[in-house]
Amino acid sequence: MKRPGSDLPRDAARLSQGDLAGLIGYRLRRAQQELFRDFAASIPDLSPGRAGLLMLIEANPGVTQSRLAQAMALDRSTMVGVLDALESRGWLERRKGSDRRTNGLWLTRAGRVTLARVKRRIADHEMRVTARLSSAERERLLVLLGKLCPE
Amino acid sequence: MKRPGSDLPRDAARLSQGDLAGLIGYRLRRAQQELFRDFAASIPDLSPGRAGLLMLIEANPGVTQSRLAQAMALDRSTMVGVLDALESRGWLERRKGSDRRTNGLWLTRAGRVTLARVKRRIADHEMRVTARLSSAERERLLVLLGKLCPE
DNA sequence: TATTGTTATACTCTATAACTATA
DNA sequence: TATAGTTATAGAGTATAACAATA
Repeated sequence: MKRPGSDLPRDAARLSQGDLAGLIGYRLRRAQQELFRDFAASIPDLSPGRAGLLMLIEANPGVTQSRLAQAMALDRSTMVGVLDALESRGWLERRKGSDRRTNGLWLTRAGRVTLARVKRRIADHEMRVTARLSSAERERLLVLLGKLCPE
Repeated sequence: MKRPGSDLPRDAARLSQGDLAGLIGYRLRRAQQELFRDFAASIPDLSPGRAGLLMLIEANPGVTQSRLAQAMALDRSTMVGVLDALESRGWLERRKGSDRRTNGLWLTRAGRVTLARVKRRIADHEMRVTARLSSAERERLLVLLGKLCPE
């Protein structure tokens, strides 16, 4: 994705932020917007959410769709299409569980290979977007964000 | 918006987070997801982005659409529909500028009244979602997020 | 009865490309 | 030529409601 507004003149005076600057919600949204753009530009294979899903399946082989949905705070109907896409790319497979209502999820060999590569790129991406933070600040930010959204 | 997965059993063991827990990008996305849900539930009139737009116009009366788009890191074509919606609700008006290519944006009386109410609700929302943070931590988080996404 | 996965459907937010009026 | 606003179109990500199979 191109950076929006990159075709606009850059000389205009800065807008006043008004009451916006002091809002955590605003800063959070803008920061996430920035990170998302950098992620998309450097890891075109996969969105942040999809990559997270693969990591979660890797860490919890055999997890069911509903449990995964719950862990990612998504509806289980949303999960179906997402998993369809990852499965059709050959990165994961569904296997019927002993409770025959459920599907267990496993990464395929190709999925593990792809994920390993993606993880290296994510590490680069993280370093790039947090370049203005010291490593102590980075740690601190992680803790504060964790407090904002427990679990 | 309902909290997704709220109809799922809550007793299952917690999933391992794997490598996810250490990623700023992941924490940021999840935190923003949480905040967005609380915002939507407590301020149904307006999305966070729309509310931010009104605040920016309030702080910069007469701003043009393109400058506003640039300040919010949105494409100017995206701005058109958003402003159409806010204008049709009677909260802002476009006035032709002296450069007749441009529209200047102003809040209407109704827009100012609505925004004042919305701002009070946003203040409540911010307090609620940052309830687990001390005021020093809240300040610190604001600074760190600002470093992540300068301007 | 309750849960899992699924389908059909719709909504929000956003972008790209091409157009027009103006500068 | 370049910029501002606009339109048509498309894509990603998400939700709700209803359904069949299974527990």
